[in-house]
Amino acid sequence: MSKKKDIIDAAISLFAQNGFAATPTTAIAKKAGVAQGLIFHHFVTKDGILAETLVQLADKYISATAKIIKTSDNGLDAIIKIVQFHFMFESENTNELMVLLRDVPPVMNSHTIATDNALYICIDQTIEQLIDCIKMGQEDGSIRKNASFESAFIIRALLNGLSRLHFTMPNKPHYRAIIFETINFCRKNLEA
Amino acid sequence: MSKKKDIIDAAISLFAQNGFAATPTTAIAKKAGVAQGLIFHHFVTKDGILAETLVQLADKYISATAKIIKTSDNGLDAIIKIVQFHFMFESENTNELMVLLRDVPPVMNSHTIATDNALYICIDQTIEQLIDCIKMGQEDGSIRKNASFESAFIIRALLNGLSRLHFTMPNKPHYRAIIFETINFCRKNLEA
Amino acid sequence: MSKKKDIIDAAISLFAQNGFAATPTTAIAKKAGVAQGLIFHHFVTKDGILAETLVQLADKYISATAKIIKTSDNGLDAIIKIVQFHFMFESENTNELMVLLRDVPPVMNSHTIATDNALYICIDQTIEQLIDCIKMGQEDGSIRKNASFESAFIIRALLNGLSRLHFTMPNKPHYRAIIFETINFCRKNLEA
Amino acid sequence: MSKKKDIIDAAISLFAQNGFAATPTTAIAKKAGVAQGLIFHHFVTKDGILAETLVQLADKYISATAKIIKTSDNGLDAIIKIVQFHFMFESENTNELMVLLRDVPPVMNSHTIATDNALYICIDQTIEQLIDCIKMGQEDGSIRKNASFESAFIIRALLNGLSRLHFTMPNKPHYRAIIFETINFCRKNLEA
DNA sequence: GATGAATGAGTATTCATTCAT
DNA sequence: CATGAATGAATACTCATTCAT
Repeated sequence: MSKKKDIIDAAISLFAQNGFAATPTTAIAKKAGVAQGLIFHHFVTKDGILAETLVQLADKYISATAKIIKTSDNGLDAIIKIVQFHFMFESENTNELMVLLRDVPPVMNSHTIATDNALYICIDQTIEQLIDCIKMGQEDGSIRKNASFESAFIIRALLNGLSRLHFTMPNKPHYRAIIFETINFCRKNLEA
Repeated sequence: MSKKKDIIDAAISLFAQNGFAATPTTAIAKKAGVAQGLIFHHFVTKDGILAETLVQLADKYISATAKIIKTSDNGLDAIIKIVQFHFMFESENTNELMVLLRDVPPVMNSHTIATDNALYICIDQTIEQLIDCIKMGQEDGSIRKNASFESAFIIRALLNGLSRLHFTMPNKPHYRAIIFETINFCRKNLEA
Repeated sequence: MSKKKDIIDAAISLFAQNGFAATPTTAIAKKAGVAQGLIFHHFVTKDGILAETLVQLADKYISATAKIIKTSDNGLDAIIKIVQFHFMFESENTNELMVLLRDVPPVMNSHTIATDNALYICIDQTIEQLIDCIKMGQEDGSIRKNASFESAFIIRALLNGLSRLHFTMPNKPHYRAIIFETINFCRKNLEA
Repeated sequence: MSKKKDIIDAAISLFAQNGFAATPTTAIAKKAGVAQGLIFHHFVTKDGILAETLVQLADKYISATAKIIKTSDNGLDAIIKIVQFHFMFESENTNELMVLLRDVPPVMNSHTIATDNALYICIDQTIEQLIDCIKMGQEDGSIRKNASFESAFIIRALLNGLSRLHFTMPNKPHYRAIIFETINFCRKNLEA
């Protein structure tokens, strides 16, 4: 199990640095200190490495946010905590998330059905979760009645877009201020 | 000039469908109905096709938004018009924008200096433009005084994120409603 | 001993279907329901599986024809019984014979000395046996005096060629009629 | 066109020596004095080399035998001339025929549909031609009335089997005598 | 401008075989 | 006897790029 882990670690780090397409499996094997053949013994294809890692990553994200929702005081509180969690998750899984947002293409095509499907379902789920939060908030009075479910889509797009832009210009913005503003942004738009 | 145009059209359409890395120049030549060699006669490298198209695209975007800013009544008005323009631009340049948001990697690395630099400067510029709008708005009273410049970063991230998510799930959301909500979103956060 | 048998059965069936070269040992192990390593524990090399099976097969064939010769009334009778036996053998060992006729290359080369030598000796022996029959027949008066020993070569070629063609077009010819004709063919050419 | 020819020549000679599976495309390129990529530029796959060569070979064979049939005095004469032609063809196309009889597997499988189909149709055609000859001979009185069409299948099997056995033991038999005997063989079985 | 043959480095993947357990 | 992780050499095929015509 240890060598399989080594391969994943090496792969993610290289994918994050150079991109999936520009990372040969030889480089992964070398960095992981294993024979190239072992990669295919464990993952069958190069895509397989991505698949396994990213699906795990997505599961981690979703189960965490699901937990947040359960333990939050009300709908608005849940959304704000999810936003905060997103930034924490980004800082703790920078490489993995960079790979996810860069290398999983935004349009599904034939080759990559298995992996992508799993991931797209995850994205769907994160949106569904936000919709649930809005419903909750409208029932418990923390979110205003006329807040639309499209807000869920908007918040998801905002979080993804921010992470992507952050990778693009890592040292540009005062990221702490941005986190703060993002929360304000959500609150102003949803608060009852 | 006609054949060069054919190449660009074929390339963009294939890049949008399958991604830049997964599109061989043979496929482009075939779809464009020209010999493979002609591509390199016109663009020198494969990257050259991307570069030429996307830099043009970015220029078109920025000069349009610059014009909007000049002709707007006030800062808030400018921002809202820019947002509206973004969605119109997206629908009129779907393929090109898909390529831009998918294939221009969010982190610069050695290979892609020339192209990317130009494009990153563009992204910077769009953010600068939004910052200018906020300043304007604060002076002309349309935007509240304590609105931070980070809002510019947030709006940019939101627009990019929305377009990317839209490509991912093209038939999912009521996109008209989302456009409407997005404008509200901006207005609520900036309005004086 | 049971697992070794499972491996041989799986291998022969796969070799017959897809050819020796196109059958990986992983596939054999999977079909046999054993670990890949066990194959090499029992047979040392992949060739070893072929060798063991086919040498057994050839021995079975030759000892059977040798017995036929001993118990036949005369030389011509022996040849006709050998021909009949060949077709019976073919129907009872279809897969094995298909492998023999497909995958044992008709020209010896360095790699395959051990296996092939054994098999080529077998082919030689079957020809020698037919020559013996012709000699016998000429002595006992069942075969005409001027029948040449080349007939032995021809009969061997015919039997091999028929089996190979039969595999190629399994449902094409009225094979019963062909068996009948083949016997006639031999009889007409040898009969005193 | 010259380099394409070089590739075919190199390939056939290596296939004949070592077999299709044991001949890497690098070796072909080296022997042909071209870049490896050129092979795939011209033939798309390694199989493609076989396909193109062997289909040409089969066409050559069939059109020659078709011509023989047209210009023969009668049915029996045609068959005997076809048999003679086969041996001449074998000696002039030893390498190619060795590849055909060794490397085109006797059972069709999924991978090789295109090539094989074309070749199996050719084998069919050679049998059909022999059947036509038998019909002709029965009409013109050169072949006996009760000669069955299965004889065509038998003659085809015999010729293929002889060539294959000849490759296996090239210096063994007195091949001239065998040719002579084979013709006798056919004559005795068909003659009116 | 236009063609397409030719190049050659790069790369995912296969697979027989070994070996520690 | 039995497993399956691990190896590493081999190999078909891809593809951007060059260049003679």
